[in-house]
Amino acid sequence: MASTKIEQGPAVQGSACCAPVGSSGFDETSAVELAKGFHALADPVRLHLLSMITAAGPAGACVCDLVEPAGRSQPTVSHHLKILRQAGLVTSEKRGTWAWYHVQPERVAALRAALG
Amino acid sequence: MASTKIEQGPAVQGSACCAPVGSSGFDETSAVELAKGFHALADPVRLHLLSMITAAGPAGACVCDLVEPAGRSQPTVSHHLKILRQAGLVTSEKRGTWAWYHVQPERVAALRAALG
DNA sequence: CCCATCCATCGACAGGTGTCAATGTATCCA
DNA sequence: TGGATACATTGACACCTGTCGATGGATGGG
Repeated sequence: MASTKIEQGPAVQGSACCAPVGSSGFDETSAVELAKGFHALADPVRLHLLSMITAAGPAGACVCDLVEPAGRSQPTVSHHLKILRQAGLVTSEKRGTWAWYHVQPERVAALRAALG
Repeated sequence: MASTKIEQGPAVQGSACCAPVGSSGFDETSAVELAKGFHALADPVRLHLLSMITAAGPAGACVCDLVEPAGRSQPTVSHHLKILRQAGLVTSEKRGTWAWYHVQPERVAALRAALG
């Protein structure tokens, strides 16, 4: 109700407020999806984890090598990895006793593209 | 303590776990800074607002034209704009009764670069 | 068969987040 | 001067989040 768009018509006179901003780029559902992705990146620990997993390349990174550099307890690291997994930014694979995490490059690229 | 890196040496035998992941790309303080930026993007309403402000170009967007498309109350929109402001993604300028918001492209580019 | 290791999940807790109604502040117009 | 408009701030509330210790399930070694 705030703007005078409908009642008075759009900005023609000098002191009017409104430029025809319109509905912008993307729809609501994709905004929610993007927000989930950015939310996964909205934590320094997760950024650090993702960086290490990315640096490990196609071979992937073992959780046992991520806990100590992350500077958090093992359950906390596991929690953050779960969030990265649910956001689709990484995938996990169990090999023997160990869990290996791989980055999902196209998902990261999708987020990067949303900022371009 | 988790990995067997020190006690047994790195992965030479087949069943060993550890690849030399190392300390990854960026330091702790920049990770915190990046996380703040991504946090500002981690909400559909804020993504929508940023998209509209970006679409408005150098002229900027008036708050009165953002409230109704955002689908939230005026105080809520003001709250989200404050978060975008504090993250440095937008700047605000008061012109008469109205407040105009402008996007800060280099800040957005910095976040995009962190995903490359 | 037992024990150690790796990892995920659970339970709990302090602090943060999104939302709105109500209020405050500044500006403009008549 | 008085009223209307545009935004920001406050207060309140339900919900989510990051963190850890404790526990559980699966795997592998001796």
